[in-house]
Amino acid sequence: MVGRPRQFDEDEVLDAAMKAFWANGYEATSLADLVSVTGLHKGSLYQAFGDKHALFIQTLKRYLHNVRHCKNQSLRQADTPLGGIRAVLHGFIDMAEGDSDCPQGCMAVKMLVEMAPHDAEVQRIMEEHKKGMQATLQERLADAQANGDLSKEKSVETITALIMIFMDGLATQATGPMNHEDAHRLLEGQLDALF
Amino acid sequence: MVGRPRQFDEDEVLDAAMKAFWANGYEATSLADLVSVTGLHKGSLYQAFGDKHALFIQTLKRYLHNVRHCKNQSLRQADTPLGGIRAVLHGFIDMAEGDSDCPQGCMAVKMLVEMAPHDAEVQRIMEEHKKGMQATLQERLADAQANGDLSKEKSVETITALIMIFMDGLATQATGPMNHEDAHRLLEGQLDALF
DNA sequence: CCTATTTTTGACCAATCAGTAATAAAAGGT
DNA sequence: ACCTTTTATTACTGATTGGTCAAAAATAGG
Repeated sequence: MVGRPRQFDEDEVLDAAMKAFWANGYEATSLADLVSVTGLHKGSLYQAFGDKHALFIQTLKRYLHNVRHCKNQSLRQADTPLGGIRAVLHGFIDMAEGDSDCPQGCMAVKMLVEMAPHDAEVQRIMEEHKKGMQATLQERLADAQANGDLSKEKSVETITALIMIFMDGLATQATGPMNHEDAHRLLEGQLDALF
Repeated sequence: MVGRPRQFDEDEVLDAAMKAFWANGYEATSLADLVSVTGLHKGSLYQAFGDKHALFIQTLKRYLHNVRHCKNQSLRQADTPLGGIRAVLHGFIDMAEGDSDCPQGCMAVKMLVEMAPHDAEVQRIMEEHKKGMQATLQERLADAQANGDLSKEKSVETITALIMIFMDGLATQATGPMNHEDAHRLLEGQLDALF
């Protein structure tokens, strides 16, 4: 590679920008904010990532990739297919906490609400992500049916659709303060009824 | 009343501003947009409604009031308490349509996601609205128990919490395109299981 | 050591942002 | 008719917006 080397780590910068968009939304995050949280100068940001919207798209894809990776890990580490799905759902409740390096709530839901309605690219990305999650859920439910954990009478498509709605509901409520203990208990009861 | 009379209808102006915030979000709606959709001049807007944030709060309260009124009507017009709840839930699916004078999705959910996390007043208003809806649901469920339509074994609090999550999930998905027929059928099945 | 290539930096830009002040117009009360 | 009060309108702010450009700095290859 020829030329002056980068003085920053691309992933760290994307992480910082991601958290800013995640915490404050797209419109409410100014270039000045991005410059502040990344430590880069304006020109460097544009040279390396393109304009504000292009940078945002990269952070959104990064977030979705992280989520997919994290949720797949939950599914794999579980003892049973249904146990994996339970773990994934419970994870959505924990998003309400808001770590030091993890803003409160789900960035995907925030951007689905703020941007997807009037941004075709975001809409496409979110739709693709949704399709992927649905497919993964259906695979696991089919595994559970083969396994004997889930009755073959039940409709995999219906259960998947219900889980997706439940996930969106949990993620939406996780934007605000919530009683974790109650939520976990509630979820467990609902899953018992569902499977 | 002394002085020059207003040349505009306060409710019409609030409606126009509400739809703008509803469709585009708070940050993405500029004063120029508000001037455009209301037909008023900047100065008149400030004199009559205060600054952008104050105007927004008024439109949000107006929206919530409309929703409450509309949903209460659904509850009253239904033959049974549970029928009323069913009607209310089905109404959330219809929000995905996006009328000519009714932007797509639920303004309350949009603002809960965009503003509540960093706006104490919005947070308070949304919390109050949530409490009101919970109380109404619990009343109706208690009616259904007295009525014999709902087993007294069931926990009214649990069902209410589940319905609230389901409502948020439906409203979130209603920000984008969705298959109404499937959604209505899905909801009906879920409610059959719940009651 | 020199040149080509890339990144960094800071100055700069037009446009838009929310918000204000001053003036003009229109009514009611007397 | 006249004064007070309220609203309408215009012009104007300073600050911030996203975005650009050119020069400086730093490296690799020849």
